[in-house]
Amino acid sequence: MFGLASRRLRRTARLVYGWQRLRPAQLAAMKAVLKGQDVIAVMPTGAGKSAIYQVPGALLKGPTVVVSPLVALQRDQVRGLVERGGGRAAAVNSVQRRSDNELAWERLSAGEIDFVFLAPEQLAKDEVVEQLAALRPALFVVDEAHCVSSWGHDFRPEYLRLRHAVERLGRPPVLALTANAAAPVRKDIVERLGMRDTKEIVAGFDRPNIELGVVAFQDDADKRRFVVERAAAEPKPGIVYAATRRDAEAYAAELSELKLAAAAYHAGLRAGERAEVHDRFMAGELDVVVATSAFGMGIDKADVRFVLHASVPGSLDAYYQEVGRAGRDGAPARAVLAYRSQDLGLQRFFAAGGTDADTLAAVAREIRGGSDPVTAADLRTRCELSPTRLSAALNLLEQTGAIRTGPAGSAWAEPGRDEADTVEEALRIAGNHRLLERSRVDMMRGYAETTGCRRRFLLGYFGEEVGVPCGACDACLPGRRSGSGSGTAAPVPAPPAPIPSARHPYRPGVRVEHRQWGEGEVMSEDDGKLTVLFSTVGYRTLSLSVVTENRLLTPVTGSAR
DNA sequence: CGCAGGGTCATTACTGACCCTGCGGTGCGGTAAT
Repeated sequence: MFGLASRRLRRTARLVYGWQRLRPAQLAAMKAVLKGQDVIAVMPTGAGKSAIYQVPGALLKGPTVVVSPLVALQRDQVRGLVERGGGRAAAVNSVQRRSDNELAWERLSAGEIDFVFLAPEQLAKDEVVEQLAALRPALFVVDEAHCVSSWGHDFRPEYLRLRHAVERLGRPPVLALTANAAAPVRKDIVERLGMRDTKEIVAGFDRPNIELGVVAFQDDADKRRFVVERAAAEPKPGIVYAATRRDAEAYAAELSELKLAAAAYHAGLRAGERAEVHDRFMAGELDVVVATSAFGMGIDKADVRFVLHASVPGSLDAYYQEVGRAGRDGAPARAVLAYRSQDLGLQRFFAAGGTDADTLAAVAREIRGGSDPVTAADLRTRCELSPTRLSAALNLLEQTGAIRTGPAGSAWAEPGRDEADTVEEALRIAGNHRLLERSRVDMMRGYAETTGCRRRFLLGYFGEEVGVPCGACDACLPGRRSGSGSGTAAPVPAPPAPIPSARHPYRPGVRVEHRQWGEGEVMSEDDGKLTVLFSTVGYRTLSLSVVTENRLLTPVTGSAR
């Protein structure tokens, strides 16, 4: 038995794509896919994630459906397959010409296409799912699967409805791919996609050539000055991440005044401007792009020398994803976070989700009002909500099971359910989600404020242990922990006396129980502080000495990873 | 949650101090107006 599947996969990789070697993690994931297992694979960019579906997809009978979040990304993915895999790929979306979509369907029916790329919104349409179902897809891939968790809950709710599409397609094996997902995100992805007996493959997260550092500030003006000076001083090219469109514009203008080739990038720009900035950056014509989180997915530029955060992002998942765009060529690169604790406020606001009791009650009432389904447009005008806020509210109500949604965002109520109960249940779901999001912001704060090794903290968050000193962060390199250079660095509290790790049982991966918060898993130990991920309340950081003295955590036996 | 911008007030001549309000990120798809 051993080796037959591996030989077929290697042979296909060589003959179809010209790849001479497959990495062990790639091969393990491919074999599971070929066997029909559900798989979630978490690997850094550049480790060959796409190959995991491309190779088995060429062997399986029936097309592979690939859910891809951005139309621009779909275009690149199709082009890549056409160049290497012989043209057996196409996309279906609203941007390309209708005739191109029709041609894609024809070629799919004729068996000329192995891979079809779609956004989740396409799979919310009945006719699309029906056409796909008739083709009996052999594999269902969700690329950039962290989007399920980060966007599905409010911004792009169709991500949470993909599981229905999977069912209607005859439940082909599901493969979720991402470069970036800590434990709760992986769990969310598996649950939301309805994956079963899922094989989890997590390859190494560490990017040792990226030096990690944080510079803390009290004063906003000091921080801004530092960001500009640092962006100007670092080797080019680089990316500066700002929290708002306005800041992105302001920093780009300041850098341009210093005669740097700098440009802003955010979703408020016209499509043409965005494409131009993107292309100029890729072509090496720009020193610095100052961007919001809109810039990144699908950007695979090898020689980015620095990523500088002018403001903290909302989670370490997001932070590491953005940082990971530096140094893909393996040469030294730098990740610097300009940190002000006040900046966390904006991220807390985003984490809150903005769905309050009044909004939920208003939407629920409007849906109850008519016996026929209500359209999204009607709901929006009657409740005076933006499309994003309406879909967030609808998503929560739908999760209670008392409200259903259908094609084009129409909604109706299940009979016999109490409206007040429905709203209350939706609020409970929102509350749990908010708690988890808040705890992720807290973890970001933990990283920014730790006095220990940054790399150890960061990788511990993703469930990976690192030897200390790592040799490439501001805690492990002498003279790197610099403050702001103008005497305004935030005071750092003295760490408690460390307890030798041999003297306590709370190693990363150990499952523990807390009287109030229930079961959890130790994620990392840093600076005399334990970080535990509880399934009910999210991340919590506890003092190791307090934990040992008061016996706050009971190890659950026989549970080490 | 924190910040910016606009208004008001008190006090005393130009300027703070204060409060209130609004705003902040990510993209698909289809429709309406040129």
